[in-house]
Amino acid sequence: MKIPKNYNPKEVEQKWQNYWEKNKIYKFDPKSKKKIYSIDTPPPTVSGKMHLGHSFSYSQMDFIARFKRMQGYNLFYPFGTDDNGLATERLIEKEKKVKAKEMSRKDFIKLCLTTLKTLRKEYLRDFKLIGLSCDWDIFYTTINDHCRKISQKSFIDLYKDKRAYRIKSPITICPHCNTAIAQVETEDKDKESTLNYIKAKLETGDYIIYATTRPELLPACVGITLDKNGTYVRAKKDNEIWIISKEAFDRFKDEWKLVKKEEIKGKDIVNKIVTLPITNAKLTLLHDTEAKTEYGSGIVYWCTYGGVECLEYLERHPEIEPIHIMDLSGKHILGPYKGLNSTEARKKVLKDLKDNNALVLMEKIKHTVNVHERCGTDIEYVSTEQWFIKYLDLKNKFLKAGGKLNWHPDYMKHRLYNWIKGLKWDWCISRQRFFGVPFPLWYCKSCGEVILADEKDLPVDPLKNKPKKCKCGSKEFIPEKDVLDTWATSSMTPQIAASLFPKVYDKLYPMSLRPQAHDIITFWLFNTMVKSQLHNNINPWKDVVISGWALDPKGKKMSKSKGNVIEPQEMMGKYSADSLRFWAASTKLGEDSSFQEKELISGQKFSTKLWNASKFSFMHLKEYKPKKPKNLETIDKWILIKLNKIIKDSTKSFENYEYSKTKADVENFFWNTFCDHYLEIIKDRLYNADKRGIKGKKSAQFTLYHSLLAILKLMSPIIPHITEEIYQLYFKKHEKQKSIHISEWPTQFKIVDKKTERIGDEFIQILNKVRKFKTQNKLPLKHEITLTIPNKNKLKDVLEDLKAVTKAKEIKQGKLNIKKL
RNA sequence: GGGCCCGUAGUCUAGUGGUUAUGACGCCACCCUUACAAGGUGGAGGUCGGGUGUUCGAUUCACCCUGGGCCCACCA
Repeated sequence: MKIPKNYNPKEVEQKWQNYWEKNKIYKFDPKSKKKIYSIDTPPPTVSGKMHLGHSFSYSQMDFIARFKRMQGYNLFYPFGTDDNGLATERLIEKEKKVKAKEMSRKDFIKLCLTTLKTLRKEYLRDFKLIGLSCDWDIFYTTINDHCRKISQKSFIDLYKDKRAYRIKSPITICPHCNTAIAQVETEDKDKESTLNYIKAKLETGDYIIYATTRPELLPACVGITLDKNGTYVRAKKDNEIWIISKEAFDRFKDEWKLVKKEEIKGKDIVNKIVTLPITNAKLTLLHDTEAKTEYGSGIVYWCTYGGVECLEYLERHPEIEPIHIMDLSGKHILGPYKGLNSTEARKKVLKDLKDNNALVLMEKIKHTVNVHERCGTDIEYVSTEQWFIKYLDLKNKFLKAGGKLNWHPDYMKHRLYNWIKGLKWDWCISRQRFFGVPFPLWYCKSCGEVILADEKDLPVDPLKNKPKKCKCGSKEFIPEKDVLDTWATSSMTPQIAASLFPKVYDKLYPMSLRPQAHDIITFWLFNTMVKSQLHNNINPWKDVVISGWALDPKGKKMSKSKGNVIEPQEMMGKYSADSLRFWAASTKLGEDSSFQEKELISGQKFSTKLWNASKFSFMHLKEYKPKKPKNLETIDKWILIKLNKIIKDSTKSFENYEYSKTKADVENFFWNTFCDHYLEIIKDRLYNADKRGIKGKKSAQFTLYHSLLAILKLMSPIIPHITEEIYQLYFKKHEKQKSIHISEWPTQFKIVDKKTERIGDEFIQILNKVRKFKTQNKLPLKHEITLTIPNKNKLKDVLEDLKAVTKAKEIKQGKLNIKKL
């Protein structure tokens, strides 16, 4: 077989990707008796293009998959896409330049489904390009019938278990997207705002001053509080008496021209009636534990709902009735600002307050607000009917379950613990959106009962389908229009994938491994664990491996808005998929990596070196017969001993999911020990068999064959394309497997000679000294010398090799000495 | 404010309670050696973020400080 002079990754990578897919190299065999290793592959959200972070973490998971497959496992390695929910709606709106709100639900869903068909295909191609060894026939999308059915069944089971419940409750909503959103869908944004100091009249005739960033919620004010043990000041301002905390007085006395009349305690004015400006609503001034004298004016007002703190206030004072002022669109539904949203109402209320002489000061502040991560809109808290999964009572159970997972790296478990401990709300699973899995239920029009879909009819769409009748006899129903939160479905990927093979379901679930990146521990990992625990009382997987993030060259998160996005497609085009994977393998599991384009050169160079070393090897293996010679030369045994160590260490590293260690060890062994030393040593025996004897050549050939094959196999999980190409070019005709990726993982050679390693090591030391001597004397490495060595007798079996590789005319016994000729 | 992770040469990175701190890119010098100049050999480059402590000995362990990242909470 003629081997091309240069390696062409573009052609070769495509060729083998096609071959693997066509020959179903990575096919899961449900009938096989081999032990199953199952991977709960993350279904990426279809978002147009695979990004660099994907190629980073999916490569890392693929290293493990390929290793396990070669170890002899029957690999269950599916691939799915997550393509419903808000993210998908946004994508379709952008791609098709439409607005979901302005279309009929039916048309929008239809558009989503048809558009996704094309997008999904293009998106999947990206993942195939990096050489993922998934069984692409095991495929699901979280919006298909199979997933809808499982998701709806899950809901029905949880409802029957009294875990799913519907309640009118304050929930975070996005006024822009018109939907409820979960805790995890929000992010922080630093904004400039004003802390507004507002005057309200007390029944005594004095005025209290309260401070707020949400003045527009005045019509929804449900409490004004202070600290009963705090010190406040009655101060004269023109003809009025103002009451603020002592700290506030000290801060503002000059600016506001206040004259202190007396100091009082908060309790002196508790229970007095306050009249609010504009609305003239009357409230009782109360004590509250959260009112602190040092912030603002020391007097707090609470609304429905200014934020979490207002929710908590109402929890502390259950006797107070909330005033629901907003609907899902974020607009006021009552009061003087009816029809306006928060921004509009705020502008207007501030003007009105000013006109009423009630606005004392607008203090500029910077504060952090919660915004919807998908659109950047400030979130609001609104009370609406939503479906929840009850789980706050199970925090301890989840903590225990989390601890039972084998975390790699171990410390990542703290992120889950931290999250569980901080949970405050049950899981809100309803979304007022369109493209998602529908709730499988209706409400009876006459008695209001919840009517669940029949399990045998799943999946259902309550807007299209109808139940037979209600228990009360009524045949009129109101369908639930809401859809399930996308995580309610994607949290079932282990069950979704496993149930594609019902006969071996029990062997697939719980899965062996969940690989994912660290940013979604708190939702995807946590939610999946929750579902598995709620339904089956078990963990969904045994092991968890957590990948880091690919960051930009400066170590910052990549984002379109920052313009620092690096496209993996471009990098693969410029270098190769193997180079990109080689880079992904150079970072420890869990560690973030800032991407430096020059690092792809390392992978490229490694490929070139591997190619050239193979080219050399095959030149000398033309007439090779796979038969072990009776006696191996000492140096050949030496390299096999070194190889054994690498095989042992690599296997162990891989078993601990430390692929980066395997990669580094093999890389070093190959380049240094194998190429720079071993290949140079055996050249003479291979080229000059007439002088050195055929036995020496056969020994070298045998060793060369097996060590190169082992190196290829050890590296094949990391760089699958070039290793396959080299395997196919030569090794395949001697080996039984039609792909290196389903060949056996290398095992150690049986070599018992203990002295050999020391002899070889001493040999290398002498060789290094000779090379140094030649370089320092500016001689070419082939320059001939006379060599004197201290242990000539010990090295008697390798003297011919030593002579050849050092170009020594003669080797003498004595103190180490090198002389040029 | 809380949790977790990280800080090692110009850049990226390995690593360990103990001789001279690993490798790669880049840099310098030499070598066209029958696989490979996209190579080989040799070299320069580091107060292992700063401080304190534990120890015979700390880059490694503990504490504090500082810078960065991610997650969470958050001030009316």
